[in-house]
Amino acid sequence: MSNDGTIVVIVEDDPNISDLVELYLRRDGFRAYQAESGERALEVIDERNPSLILLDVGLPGELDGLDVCRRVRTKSQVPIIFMTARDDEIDRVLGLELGADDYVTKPFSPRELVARVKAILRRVEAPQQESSKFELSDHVILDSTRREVTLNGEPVALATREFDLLEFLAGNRGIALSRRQLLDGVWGDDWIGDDRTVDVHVRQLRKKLGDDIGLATIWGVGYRLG
Amino acid sequence: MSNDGTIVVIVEDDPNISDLVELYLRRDGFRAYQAESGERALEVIDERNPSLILLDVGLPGELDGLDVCRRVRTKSQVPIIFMTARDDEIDRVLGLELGADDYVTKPFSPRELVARVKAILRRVEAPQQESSKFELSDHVILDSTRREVTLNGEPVALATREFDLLEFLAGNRGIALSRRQLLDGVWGDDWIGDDRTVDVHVRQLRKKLGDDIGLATIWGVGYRLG
DNA sequence: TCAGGTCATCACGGTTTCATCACATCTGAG
DNA sequence: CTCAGATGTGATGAAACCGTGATGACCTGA
Repeated sequence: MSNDGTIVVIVEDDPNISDLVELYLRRDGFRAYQAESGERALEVIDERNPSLILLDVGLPGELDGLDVCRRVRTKSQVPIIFMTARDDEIDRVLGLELGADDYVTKPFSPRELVARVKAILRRVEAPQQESSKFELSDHVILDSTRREVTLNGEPVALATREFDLLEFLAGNRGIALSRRQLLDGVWGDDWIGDDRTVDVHVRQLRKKLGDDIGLATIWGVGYRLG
Repeated sequence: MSNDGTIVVIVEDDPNISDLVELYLRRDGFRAYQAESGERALEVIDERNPSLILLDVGLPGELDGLDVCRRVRTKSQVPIIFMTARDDEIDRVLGLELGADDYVTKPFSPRELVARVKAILRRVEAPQQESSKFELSDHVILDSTRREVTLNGEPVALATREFDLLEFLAGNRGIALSRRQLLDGVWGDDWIGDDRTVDVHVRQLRKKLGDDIGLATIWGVGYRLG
């Protein structure tokens, strides 16, 4: 399995622990980022849009781990693994019912933690992309809830159809879609019209966002993103 | 969440433990079945076709938990949660790499176990997209959904007919197909044309992908992949 | 009403595909 | 070994397909 580029955020106030965990994650090809407090965690998570979060329950300050979990859960279904020092069961089950996907109790071994991370990600890898943000390339980010596409951080003016088309493609990333499928998904099943219409909008997207978004033409079939 | 009818098999030789777990699972609406040995486990799993398996590592008899896991994995991707008494880490990681999805260490609380079961099932419920990948050789992989063939990781530019032909052959791997069968499957039953057309496309495939994909000529008949 | 933007459609031209042909090479039965 | 039939291979012209600029209908807000 290749973890290259998979982003993990570590929320932990003890730098000894977080540094160690980061080291092991990076050794396995993950991109890991630290946050030392609950407040900082929310910022980093928003910024990095990680595929998984490692979350210390006993954070100092206003927001503890459970608070962070709740806040994150309002916006996304990203997997969360709790790290806890207190061994009582209430915390564990509570954590799980809160939407945590696993937990480890301190002291834990970094190797075990990494194994857990992989196990969870293996499950999640299904196209469950619930997060509203899609990284289409290094430069292009699509935000469904904001209904905005940014190129190098700058918002790009996309027409309604253009955005809908890109969003649909992003939601089916890696899947070759026929013009008919795209029309059904974006224009609606009952749409009657020329298949070639898709082409024109694809062209606009490529023109506005550049060719590096990876919107490939599948000859004789349709298009595929990613 | 409704667990009604979700089937769980408990593989555990200690009836005290398995009865307790079964009780808690049934309280939560699961349908739970027990197996007291590795041999029996395989029978019950085959019979009940569970959505999840709870598996004791330290089973007595010929087949221990790890053996059962391996055997099950040859046939299905059903989630497995290991129950283990030995607390050493090796077992844990080993278990995870074997394809286990989680584990608990004895003694565990039934409530915790049920919470884990739910957490795993929540993950699995996601509409698991079929991988649709064919490994044609060590170097060549065909991905149907992406409609892409990679040679040593690099995508190969295949024309529509070439891809369709290869996909059809891959879907009938190990079967010698006549030119007529290939034309019916790829070009369509109603296609009228020269049988030799197949030859030219086979040639293109061999040219682009190398001879090691194992696309054999069956003299006087047609072709066979693998 | 008008200006500006959106959007489906059209037509043209370049590119890719692909069935077929002709010839070379191979296979295996006798 | 010979030879007839089967398969491999390069070339080719036509058809299919896609990218692109233009056009006019339509909508919206000033």
